[in-house]
Amino acid sequence: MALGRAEAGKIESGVRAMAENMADRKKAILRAVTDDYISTAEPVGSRTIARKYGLGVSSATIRNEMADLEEEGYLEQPHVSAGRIPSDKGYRFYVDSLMPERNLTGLEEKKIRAECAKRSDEIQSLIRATAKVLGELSNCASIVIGPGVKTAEIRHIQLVPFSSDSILVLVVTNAGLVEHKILSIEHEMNPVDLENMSRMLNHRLRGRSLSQMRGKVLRDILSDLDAYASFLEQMFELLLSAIRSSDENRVYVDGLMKLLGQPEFSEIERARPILEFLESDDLVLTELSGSASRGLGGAQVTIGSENTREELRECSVICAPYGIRGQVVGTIAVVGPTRIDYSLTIALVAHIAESLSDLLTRTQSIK
Amino acid sequence: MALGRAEAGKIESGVRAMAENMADRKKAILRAVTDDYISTAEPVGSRTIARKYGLGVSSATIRNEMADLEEEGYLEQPHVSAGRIPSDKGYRFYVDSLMPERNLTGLEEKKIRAECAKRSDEIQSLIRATAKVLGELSNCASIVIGPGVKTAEIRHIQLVPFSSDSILVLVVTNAGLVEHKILSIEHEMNPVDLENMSRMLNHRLRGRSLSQMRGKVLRDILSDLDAYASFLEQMFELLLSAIRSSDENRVYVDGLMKLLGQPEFSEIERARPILEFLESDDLVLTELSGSASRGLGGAQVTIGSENTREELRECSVICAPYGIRGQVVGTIAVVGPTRIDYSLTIALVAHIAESLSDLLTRTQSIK
DNA sequence: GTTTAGCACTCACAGTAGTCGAGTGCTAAA
DNA sequence: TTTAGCACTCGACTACTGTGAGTGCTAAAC
Repeated sequence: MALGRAEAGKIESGVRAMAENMADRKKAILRAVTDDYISTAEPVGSRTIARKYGLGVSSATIRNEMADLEEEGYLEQPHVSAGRIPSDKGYRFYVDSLMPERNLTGLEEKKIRAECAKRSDEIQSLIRATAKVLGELSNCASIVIGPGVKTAEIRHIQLVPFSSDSILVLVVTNAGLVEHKILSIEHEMNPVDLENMSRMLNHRLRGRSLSQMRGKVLRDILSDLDAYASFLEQMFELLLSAIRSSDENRVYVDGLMKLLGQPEFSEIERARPILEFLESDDLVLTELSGSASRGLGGAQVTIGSENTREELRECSVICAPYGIRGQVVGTIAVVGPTRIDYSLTIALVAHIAESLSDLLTRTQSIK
Repeated sequence: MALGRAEAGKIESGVRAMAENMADRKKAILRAVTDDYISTAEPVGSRTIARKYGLGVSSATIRNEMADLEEEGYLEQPHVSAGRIPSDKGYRFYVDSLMPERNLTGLEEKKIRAECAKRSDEIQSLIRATAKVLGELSNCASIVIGPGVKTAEIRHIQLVPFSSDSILVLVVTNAGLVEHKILSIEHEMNPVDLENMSRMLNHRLRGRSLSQMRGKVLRDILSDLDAYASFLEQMFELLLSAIRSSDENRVYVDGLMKLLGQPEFSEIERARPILEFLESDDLVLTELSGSASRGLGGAQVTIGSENTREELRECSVICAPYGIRGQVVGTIAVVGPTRIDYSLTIALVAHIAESLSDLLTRTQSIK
């Protein structure tokens, strides 16, 4: 199971126990090993620890402690004459208890603001820009899942004349998402009729979600506008099918190159399954959709084997939902090697999710 | 310079001369070498040619011919004891004169139709689906540049009430592209006013391009609607700036994984510059924008060193513009190793460009 | 004048052996 | 409990060698 930093307070008692009865020196060593491995990507030996992280004990002592840590499952050895690297369990403990608090530098915050602010007027651009800046700052692959239209409330619906045998149906959701769809019609409709219908539909549908748009509500509308019944039926049909497929267009991935720059993925065969996963929008969508249920605030970390998907067993995923006025509408995530800089990335993801929420709430809210 | 197959008729006289005075057997050998290398990615030796492609002569003869071809610059040798591979010049000659005619199989055509047809109601989806199917069938990276909004004609413009201090401006272009932008306003505007303004704007702007939307036309509108002058000025300002930035969102890339699967890019360091290029939307856009000027019909091939961009010197690019009612609105392209299957890819690109044009013209045209 | 057989030569590639050094575990002394 | 010392392990690197695909050249055959 994935435990987020935000949930450190309600950490499982098992984990807490581990944290408490581990000697401070052991913790320091585990922290040192993890920090070092995160920054160098090389297995770290006892002498390195003794020299670089002045713990006041000799390498032999550290060696003994490391042997213990390995036995307890926090460290592992790629081969017998190499240094140690953290295991997934080791990373988990590091994330939950050892990791240094990290705040974004002014430069980083500035970059985020700059990139996002200038695009905040159009939601697609904003989402794209977010993915880009997240990839750049994390040095890993980044994912942003845009607001979906299915569960969102309808804020506005409008029928626009398009050509003699088609009209454009425009739906604006409360997340500021604008979806549109072109609809063929059998006989021309005059603009005034369309206008009237728009008004009517607005009246009936505002505040409802698109997926609620069936059953009684729909029948009511049909009976109200029965002159157009057959047209409306067709419209709803098409609209619903469009919505079903529009989910695939919600996923934005960036920073694939950054991922390939990580030494663990320098052989392409290691990287391939992950990239394949990231290229498949619907897999990404289903994998991350779980995180939305945790509610806003704080990033969630899934380390290596904690991932259910086979392809991600060598990766860590750090994700956080974002929302509008407290309601979750999407997720942002970073995918990197398990050696990812947790401290930085968590701060980054949490901050960007938050500022995205702010931005959306500020610019998209109905007054 | 890149010469397309469609232009085979008006091929440069220099090239034509080459084609004519090259002995048939030499051509056959060059063709065999190229075909073989395209399918195996291994340098091909004289014995292989003699055995696999029954030319009725011994390997020694072929060896002599190959030495000539190398001297003339059509073949090259990775090292002295390896077989030959085609040079860029060799590929060029192959593409212009030797390549077998290739038609898509029923299966391929079916796949294209299936993938495109089910998305044809919404232009963004259609573009995405096109990029995907192109990547899949070509086994290379694919690029689709969507219709831009800058030069397109306005078909419809509509102001939609959005919130108390903002409205939504909706612009539909003749390419079926729907752009929208949310605009803050100072004081609330009543729906009837908006409707009137929409009508007015439509009347004035329909048929013009957005980039024409300045100067006299604009002044005329302002004087007609001078009660809203300050609002309109602000609106045009924002609209134009939005348009400027929306070009970046036109580029869709897919099939990166396929590219990495090609043996020439199995070392990541070879692939990196190309992937970096493909990740940068604006570079891709400027690089491919030239091809739009060649008019519809037929794919254009740029081989290795013919590419101006350094990153693409190891690649071939096959691209074709697509359009609506004969007018170019975008480009599709495939990027692969110079060893790319020209015959297949050219057929593929040409066919998809054509069917995209058809689809757009059919579904998006004003009657 | 072509074409072909024969042969010496080249060179990438794979496999083997040897060396180096980082890092360990264990033992015994402090 | 900590530390110094030491033997040991094993991946990484280097050097060397054999193999084989493929060439170029020459001389004979057509």
